[in-house]
Amino acid sequence: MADDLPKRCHDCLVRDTSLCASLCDSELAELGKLGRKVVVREGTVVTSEGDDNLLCANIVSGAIKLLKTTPDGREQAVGLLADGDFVGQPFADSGALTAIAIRNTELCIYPRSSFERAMADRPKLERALLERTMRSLNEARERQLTLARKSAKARVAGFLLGLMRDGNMGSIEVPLSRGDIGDYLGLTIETVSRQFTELKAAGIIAADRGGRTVAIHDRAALQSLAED
Amino acid sequence: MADDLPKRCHDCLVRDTSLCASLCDSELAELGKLGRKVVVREGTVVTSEGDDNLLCANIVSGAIKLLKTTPDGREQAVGLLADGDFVGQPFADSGALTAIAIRNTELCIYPRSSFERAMADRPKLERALLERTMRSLNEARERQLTLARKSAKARVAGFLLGLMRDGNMGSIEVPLSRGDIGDYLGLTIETVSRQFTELKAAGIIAADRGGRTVAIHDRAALQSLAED
DNA sequence: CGCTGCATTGAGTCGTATCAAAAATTGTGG
DNA sequence: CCACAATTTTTGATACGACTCAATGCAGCG
Repeated sequence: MADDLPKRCHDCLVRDTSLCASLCDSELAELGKLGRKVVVREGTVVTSEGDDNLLCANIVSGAIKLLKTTPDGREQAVGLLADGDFVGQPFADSGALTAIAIRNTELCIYPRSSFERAMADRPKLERALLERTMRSLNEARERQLTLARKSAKARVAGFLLGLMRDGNMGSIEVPLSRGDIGDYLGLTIETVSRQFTELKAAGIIAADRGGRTVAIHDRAALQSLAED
Repeated sequence: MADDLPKRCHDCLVRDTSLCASLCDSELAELGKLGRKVVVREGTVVTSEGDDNLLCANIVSGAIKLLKTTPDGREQAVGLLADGDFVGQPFADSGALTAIAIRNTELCIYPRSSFERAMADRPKLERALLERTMRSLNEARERQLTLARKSAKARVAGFLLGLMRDGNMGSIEVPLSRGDIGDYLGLTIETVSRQFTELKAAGIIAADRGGRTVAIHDRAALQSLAED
């Protein structure tokens, strides 16, 4: 381990899952000097659609939703980010989104200009960002299919299955309000709620605490519902 | 100009708009050796969802639609590509899509492995791909908003405006069938047709030749419709 | 001329949005 | 710990937009 590796990097929870995983300790030491840790409270608007697309940060812990807004004010979440994900678009000149923390979130923020320089010097870093960007693109395309073609029930079922991939166990914490889920799935609060109710009635899930804790009873049924 | 620059590169229509624009002549000479031109007929399936994600190519002329398919067979176009665009995802291991030529199309195809090697050697090429990928991501997110929240009329209006950006003039050729437009906008053929009819009735556009040639009479009206 | 494929038009249905109200949950101050 | 306010979720009634199914119109072509 490099002597000058900042402590916050060495102990970092996402040392091996974030973009930083592409760097060895000595490279990380240099990048580490550029970044600073920032903690934002749930609900904080981290950056906004009108802004200059300057944000570059790793999410150390927490979660962030990316939003687009129609001229008349309706919102659509176009992505959800969690631990280890990168926020921002170095080298892009447009396409800024609104980013809002949906939990208390710890960010490791870099000034865009110095982050761009760091990438130019370190091909592995740039490669890692390219691969991440492609994954995001594939997710965004998958979501086009969902938003354009799938029924409300299929969207909710797919959403729950997506949560199980990480949170896991038969029981999962839903980290979003009904409203946030609606934004993400392109549905209204009421429709999301009704789908939860119907899934409960069918014995496929059980829920309590205002529907924030969900137990999956019949995963196979969810799978098949998610396809319609 | 480098002596060994292949003629097909020097004369290439997209020398300055494709990924190749990031390369100088001597670099292009090397990359050029790896590629080969292929002409495919309209309707050709260039690559398919099940395949191995090996395709890497520049579109020299023509147009390609990228499709995803639901388990029960419905299609959703997740992107349209035109002259100068790049098809494929070097360094990505999943996320393959179906790509179908919607006109006779000329491709400059590279083997994925050698294209990856070329990118590793040439930072400018990799940077150019990163920037393109980010643009695609931004488009995909914009489309999420459209598909999730906008009315049929707004989608069709927005689609026509998008065509004007490139094809231009008051009059534009619609390069897609009603069915293809429906796939792209997440609508049925009938709904697309009805929207065209209503736009004609309102005097905002005029169309003939089975609706394949469209004249925009009131661009401002289209703009405002595209926002609902 | 009669195919064949695509676009248009029409009638009816279904799913989700909308509007409105009740119920459950969370948070706050006494 | 309880009472009360604020927020979120659930439930209900209704409306509307897009889909579905079906028929007709129109062009290109053998």
